[in-house]
Amino acid sequence: MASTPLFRRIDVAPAYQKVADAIEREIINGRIKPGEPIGTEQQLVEQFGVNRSTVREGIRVLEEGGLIRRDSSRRLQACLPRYNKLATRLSRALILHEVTFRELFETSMTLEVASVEGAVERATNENISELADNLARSAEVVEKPAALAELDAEFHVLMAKASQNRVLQLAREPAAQLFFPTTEMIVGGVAEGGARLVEAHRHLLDAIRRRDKAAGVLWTRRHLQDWRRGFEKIASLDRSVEHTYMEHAYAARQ
Amino acid sequence: MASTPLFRRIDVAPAYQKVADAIEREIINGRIKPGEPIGTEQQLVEQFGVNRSTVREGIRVLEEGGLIRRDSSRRLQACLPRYNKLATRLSRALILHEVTFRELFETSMTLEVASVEGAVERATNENISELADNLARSAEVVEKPAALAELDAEFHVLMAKASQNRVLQLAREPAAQLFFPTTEMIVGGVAEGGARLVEAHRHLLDAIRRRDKAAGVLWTRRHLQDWRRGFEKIASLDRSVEHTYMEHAYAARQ
DNA sequence: AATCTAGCTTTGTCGGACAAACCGATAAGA
DNA sequence: TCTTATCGGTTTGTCCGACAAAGCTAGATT
Repeated sequence: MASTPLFRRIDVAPAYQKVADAIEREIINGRIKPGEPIGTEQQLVEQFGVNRSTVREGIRVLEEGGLIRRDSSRRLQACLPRYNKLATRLSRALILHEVTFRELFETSMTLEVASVEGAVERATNENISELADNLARSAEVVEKPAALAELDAEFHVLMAKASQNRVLQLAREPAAQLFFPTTEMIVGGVAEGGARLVEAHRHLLDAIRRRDKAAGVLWTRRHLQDWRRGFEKIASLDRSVEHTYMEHAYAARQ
Repeated sequence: MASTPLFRRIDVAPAYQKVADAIEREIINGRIKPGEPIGTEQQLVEQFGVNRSTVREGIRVLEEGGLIRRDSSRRLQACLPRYNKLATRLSRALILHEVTFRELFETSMTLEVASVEGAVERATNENISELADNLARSAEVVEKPAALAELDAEFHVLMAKASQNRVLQLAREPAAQLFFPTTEMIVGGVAEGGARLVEAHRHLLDAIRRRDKAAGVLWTRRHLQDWRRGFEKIASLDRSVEHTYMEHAYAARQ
């Protein structure tokens, strides 16, 4: 057993980290609200009593974490971390861990089903009209794999949004970012692929309109199974989401 | 339609960002493998032809992103981003977006069910013995809410691990980090709360052993419904995961 | 051979400097 | 009068040089 400690553990965190932590605390605690300015670098230098280089290193940490950003004039302000940016990091992590498409597929199935269930229960009229708008645009590009794939990804984002569950929105994002870019390859490689995709979306939207959960789940399953069948024609589910594919998705995002 | 551009979009990214991007590319592409050294700051200064301050800012970006870390002697090396670290960031984002416990509960229900289904299908003997070990330790501290809550969180992490699905492991982590800290409050506030929790874990482990998916799902549902009932005794599901709670969870993690 | 010590390296921090971009306000032009 | 040009004053991005502390290395000592 440890004897009662005589001294507190002394803090050896480097200064830039302390700067970052201090600012982070203020934002997390709500003392600095999203959108409010943090102050100039010079002001931070004076407040913390450290060098500007040190302040700048701390700022980089927070900037990368999405807690602060620079507005149009490059001044610092607090902000709400965007799911999307963080999800990109996570997707990258998944790549490096060499996850397989099977893992991606299984998890996406779970999350998309949950997503549609939520949407059926709680979609607002605005959500529905966004989905309808997406569907209309999809129907127009049914023969263009690249455009259709992009709209497909958007459709599923909109459905997650319609679920009114932000935790779910966040949870599905990393997998979706890796999952949906393959849609283009699949739609392009399967006869009637585009038509089947739009058809599935149409039934999904219909299910949401009619508040028919069973139909929503059914068509989500079919939709993803279609993806899976298409995918297995061009690659193995058990291959890892490779670096090569990563480069592809990566270049497209830039 | 846009006319064919005469000039390429000129690159205005600041130097530290380019440094970060360049190193990131090497890691993502696998030219630098996790564990391999990046080189000293001085070497990077020479290679990139920029000042050390600039290099250091770039390094901070990557460090925060989890792509590089400093080993025991503070030398830079590439590394696999830890889910846990990234998930912490996501949890923080969820807090700032003021998500409610209802959203957290709903999503966790989905993910934990998926998790147990995977575990029933694919748990290895090692997974099972880890779970058994956790269960044994839990039984010993059934009357100590803090210790039991920690073991509960670990149990669910182990179950996700047993699912052999790393995407799922990652997806459930952010919600779990916010969800499970409340267990302590709940177990402490409900008579027989600890006993019910251990009982549920026992049935879950048993279901995994017998490869009985229905039982696994059933007991996961019961387990989480227990949490929900306990939670509703002390707070409303529709209140946001507040800053005050955040501070609590935050302080405990440090 | 094991240990100690001195020197070299590397990181974390500091101070100061300067060009470029940005802001605000004033002056010049239609 | 409304727009445009100009001109300081700020602020950021980058650079240079410096130094203490901690780690590493290799020779010196026991």
